[in-house]
Amino acid sequence: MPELAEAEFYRKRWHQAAIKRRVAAVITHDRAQVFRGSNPAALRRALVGARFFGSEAAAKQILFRFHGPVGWMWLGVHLGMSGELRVEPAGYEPHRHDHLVLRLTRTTLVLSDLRMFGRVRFHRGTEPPEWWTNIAPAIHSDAFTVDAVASFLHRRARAPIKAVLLMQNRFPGIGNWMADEILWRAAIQPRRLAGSLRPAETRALWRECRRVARLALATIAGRGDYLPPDLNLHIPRSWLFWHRWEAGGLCPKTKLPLVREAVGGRTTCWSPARQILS
DNA sequence: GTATTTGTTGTTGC
DNA sequence: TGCAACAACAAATA
Repeated sequence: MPELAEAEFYRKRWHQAAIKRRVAAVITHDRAQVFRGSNPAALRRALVGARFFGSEAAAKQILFRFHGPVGWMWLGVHLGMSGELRVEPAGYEPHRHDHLVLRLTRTTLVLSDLRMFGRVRFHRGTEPPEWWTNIAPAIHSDAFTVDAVASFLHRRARAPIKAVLLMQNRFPGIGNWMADEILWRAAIQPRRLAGSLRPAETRALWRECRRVARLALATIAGRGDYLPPDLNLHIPRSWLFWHRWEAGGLCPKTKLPLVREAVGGRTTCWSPARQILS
């Protein structure tokens, strides 16, 4: 599930349940692939007795900050294709796909991931780790300029624009559905080669990246302290989002049929009446 | 049994 | 060398 706004949704869900709370116990599914490259036993030892001191989301990743008997530590979560963060009652019994469970006094934080393309990272120290600080500048930041997009498209000139939008080192947090949403709004055909976009199209792409990122954050992750009860609950029907998987789905703008084909190795949905290959 | 899935990485080949 | 394409990872569902 998790792209940009979903990562923020899940971050906020754990944050609101756990801020300033102490971790009483940690359960890990040690052989789960989500721990590849990290040491779940060391993570358990360090987190027990630690207090939840804050969190951030960037791109598709989430960083939780703790302080405990061993000092400051950072828990990084990438939710992959099917990961989610839940809040369950105290005494919750972990299920098969619950790979990391933090027991607080009144609640239980659960990371579950069916397909295990997600990843849990752990770092001890006063400064955030490089796997966090190396994430590309956010789409809504000042560093995400139209010139930066244009030069990236120039370097990836022979790849379909759809595939380029999925590259995290320039478009952090954009995933399959956001990429389709952006191209549909910008009226650009997903198979167009990145190097073939005219300046006005590059500008439209840049603008819709920022707009979709901002709107997705507002509707999926809420504003201020507000956390929507369900993921995607507030996404308007006028978005491509709701129609892209429907059999016989129609373009919300033209009311003409949508098309689904693999582009850049991913299933891609677009509106041929609106997104013309030229 | 086959094909599908909102992601990333390593390998291959141009 | 740089870049593009693709398989692989894993598990459930249609």
